[in-house]
Amino acid sequence: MRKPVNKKRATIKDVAKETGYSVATVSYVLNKTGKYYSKETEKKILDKIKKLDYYPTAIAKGLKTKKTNNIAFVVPFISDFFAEVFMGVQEAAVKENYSVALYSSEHNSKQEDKNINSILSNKLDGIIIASAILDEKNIEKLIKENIPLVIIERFYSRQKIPNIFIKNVEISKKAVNYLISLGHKKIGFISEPVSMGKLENRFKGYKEALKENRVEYDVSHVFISEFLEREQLENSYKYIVDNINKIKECTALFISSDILAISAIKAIFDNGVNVPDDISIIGFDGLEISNFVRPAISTIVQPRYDMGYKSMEMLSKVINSKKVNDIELKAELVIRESTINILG
Amino acid sequence: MRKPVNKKRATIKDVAKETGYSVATVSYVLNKTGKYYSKETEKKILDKIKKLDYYPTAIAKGLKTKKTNNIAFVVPFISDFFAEVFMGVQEAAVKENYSVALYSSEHNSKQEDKNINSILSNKLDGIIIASAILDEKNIEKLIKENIPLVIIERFYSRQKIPNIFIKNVEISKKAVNYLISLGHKKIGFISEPVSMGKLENRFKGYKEALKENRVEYDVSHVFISEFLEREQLENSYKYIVDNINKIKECTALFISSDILAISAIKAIFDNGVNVPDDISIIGFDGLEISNFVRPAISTIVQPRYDMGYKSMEMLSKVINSKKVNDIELKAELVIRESTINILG
DNA sequence: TTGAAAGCGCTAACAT
DNA sequence: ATGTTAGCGCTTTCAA
Repeated sequence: MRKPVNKKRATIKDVAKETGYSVATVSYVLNKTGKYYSKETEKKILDKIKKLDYYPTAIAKGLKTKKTNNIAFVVPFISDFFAEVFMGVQEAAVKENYSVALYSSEHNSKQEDKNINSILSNKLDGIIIASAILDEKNIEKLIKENIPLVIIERFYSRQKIPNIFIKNVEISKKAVNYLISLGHKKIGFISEPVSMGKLENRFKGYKEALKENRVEYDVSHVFISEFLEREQLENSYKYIVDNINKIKECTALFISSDILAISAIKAIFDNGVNVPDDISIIGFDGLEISNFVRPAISTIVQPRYDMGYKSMEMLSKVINSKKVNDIELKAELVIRESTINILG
Repeated sequence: MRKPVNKKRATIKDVAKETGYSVATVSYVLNKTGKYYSKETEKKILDKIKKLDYYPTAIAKGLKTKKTNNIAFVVPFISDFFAEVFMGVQEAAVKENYSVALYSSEHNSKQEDKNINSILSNKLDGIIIASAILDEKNIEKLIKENIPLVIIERFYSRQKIPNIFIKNVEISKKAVNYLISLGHKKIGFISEPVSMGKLENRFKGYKEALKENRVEYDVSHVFISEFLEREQLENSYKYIVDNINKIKECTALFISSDILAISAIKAIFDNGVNVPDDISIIGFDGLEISNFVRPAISTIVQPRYDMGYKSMEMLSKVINSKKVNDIELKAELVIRESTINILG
C-alpha cells in the first residue's frame, strides 16, 4: 500500500469542476468582486474551496495581473539598524498584504548587480532602498523599468524618487553644538566613508557646527575609513586602536553610528583612556543597545521602525499610482552618560 | 511630443520576431541547453537579447517549471542572532542562484498564519525555518504541501525533517559545569519560555549539570518568563529588576542569550550588584557585541553564519531531491570577563 | 537545427 | 448570474 505521492494541489479548475460552476465564477468569488454571482453560489464555492484546501497560486495570478504582491527591501548590509527598519517594513507590508524579500549587497558591487537582476526578473511590485545603492547605474536601471521605488535616507538628484529622510545636517550640528557647549574644542569625527548621502550630511553638520562656533576644524581629527564600513566591531576596534594617539588628542568624538561608538569606547578604554572622563562621545542611531552599554551612549535617535513602516506605506501608494510627498521624520538628540562638561 | 510611457519590456517573442527564429530556439539558447542550435544562431540571438535588454520573467518561467528560485527564511523575530544566520543563508543562496524572502512572525500566531499562506501561494521552492514555528499545524501544512524544508535548531519529532543543530544540552552542561568548577553553588537560569526545542535543551543541560555535581536545584532561581521573549532589552531589564532580590541570592547566572545577559548586567549593576565581582554570568550565542560590553561576556559561541550557510546548501539539495544528512555544528564555550572564581 | 503549438493557473472581456 | 475563452511569458514535446 503506497501512499499517494505528489497529491497535486487543487487548482481553480478543480473547484470549478467539483462545484459545477465555471472557472470564471470561481474566480469572481475568489476575488470577492461581489458581482456576477449569488449568495448561494458563493457559499457553495467557498465551501468547496475549504474542502479542497484550495488557495490560488500567486505566481499564475501574477503572470496575468502583473502584480505579485511581493516587494523588495534592499540594504547595503545587515545590521541592527536595518533590522529594525525591516521590522517596520514588514509590519506595514503585512497590513497591505505584501511579502517582502530582503536583499543585502554586503557592500559588494557584484552582489548588488545580482540582486538587482533577481529583483527585476522576479517582477516585484516595488522596491524600498534603504540608505544607498553602490552603483548609480542600478538605480537608473530600476527607473527605466518603471518599477515603483521608495528611498530611505538618500536624496537622489537625477530624478525625483519618493523619499523618507531625517535632517542629518541639522541634527548633527545640534550634537556638535552640544559638545561645544560642554566646553569641548577638540572634537573628532569618526565615520565610514561619507560618499553615501546621509553620512556626507552628518559630516557636513559637524563641519558647520565647528565653523559657526569658530572652533578650529582639524583634519587630523577626522577619521573616515573603509575599515569602519559595515559596522564591523572587530575591524572598527582595530582601526581605532591604530589611530589611538590622534584620537587621544580629542576631548570629544562625534561618531556616525552607535555600533562604531561602542567599539570606539572599548578601544579607547583598552588604551587607558576613559569615556566620558577623558573623552566625551556622541553616537548616531539610537539603537536600544546603546543604552545598555557602560557608559550609556549619548546619541541621536533615529525613528528606525517608522522609517520602515512609512516607507512601505509610501511604496504601496506609489504602486497604486497615488500621489506621494516626501516624508521628513524627526531625529532626536538624547543625552546619556557618555558626554560630560569640561568647563571649569 | 509625448515620450513613450510604459515602454514595455521585451519578451521572448520580441527576441524571436526580431531575429527571425522561433521562441523555442530562443528559449534553448536562453537556457544554454547547448543543443538544438548552431553557434551562429546562438550568437545572433544573444546579440539581440543584449540589444533589447531582454531578460526572462521568472514568474512566467516559474509557472511552467514549478520553480521560482525563491526560498523563504522564517524566523520567530528579528534579532542580532537571526540577522547573522540570515547573512549565511543569503550568501549561499546567491551562490546557488536563489533569492530569499524573509518572514518574521514576531511571536504572533496570526502573523505566522499569514506568512505561511503567503509562502504557500507564492510557490517558493523551499523554506528554512530558524528555531521555531509557533503553531505545529503550520509545519504539518508545509509538509503536506510537499514543500522542501530545512529546520535550524529544532528537532521535529513527528516526521523527519532535515536539521542543522548544535548540541544544546551538552554545551549548556559544560557552561554550568564551568561555573561550578569556579566554586558557584547558587546558579540561576534565565531564559524566555523554553517550549522551543533549543531552549528546552539548554534548560535541561543546566539541570543535568547541577544534578551530576550534586548541587541543589532551586526552582526559585529559575527565571523563565514571557517578559524575556524576543530579546527586548527594555522588557528584560524590567523583569530582572522586578526579580532582583531573588537574583541577588545567586552567585552565578546562566542566561540563554547574550542580549538577555547584557540587559541583566545593566539591571544588576543599577541595583548595586556587580558582574563579575558579585555575580558571574555566562551568556549564549556569542554575538560580537558580547565582547564589546563591559565586562566582556563569557558565552557560548554559536556558528551563526554557518548555520545559515549550511542550511541553505542543505535546502538546495533537498529541492533537488538529493539525499541529505542532519548536520551538527560546533558551539564553543568562550570565557571572558563576566565569570570569576569564588573559591578560597 | 529549427518551428509550431500545447499548456502551466489564473483573470477578465465577452457572450449568453 | 454564469460560462467560454483568449492570453499573460515561458518551456518542452513533437514534427519537420
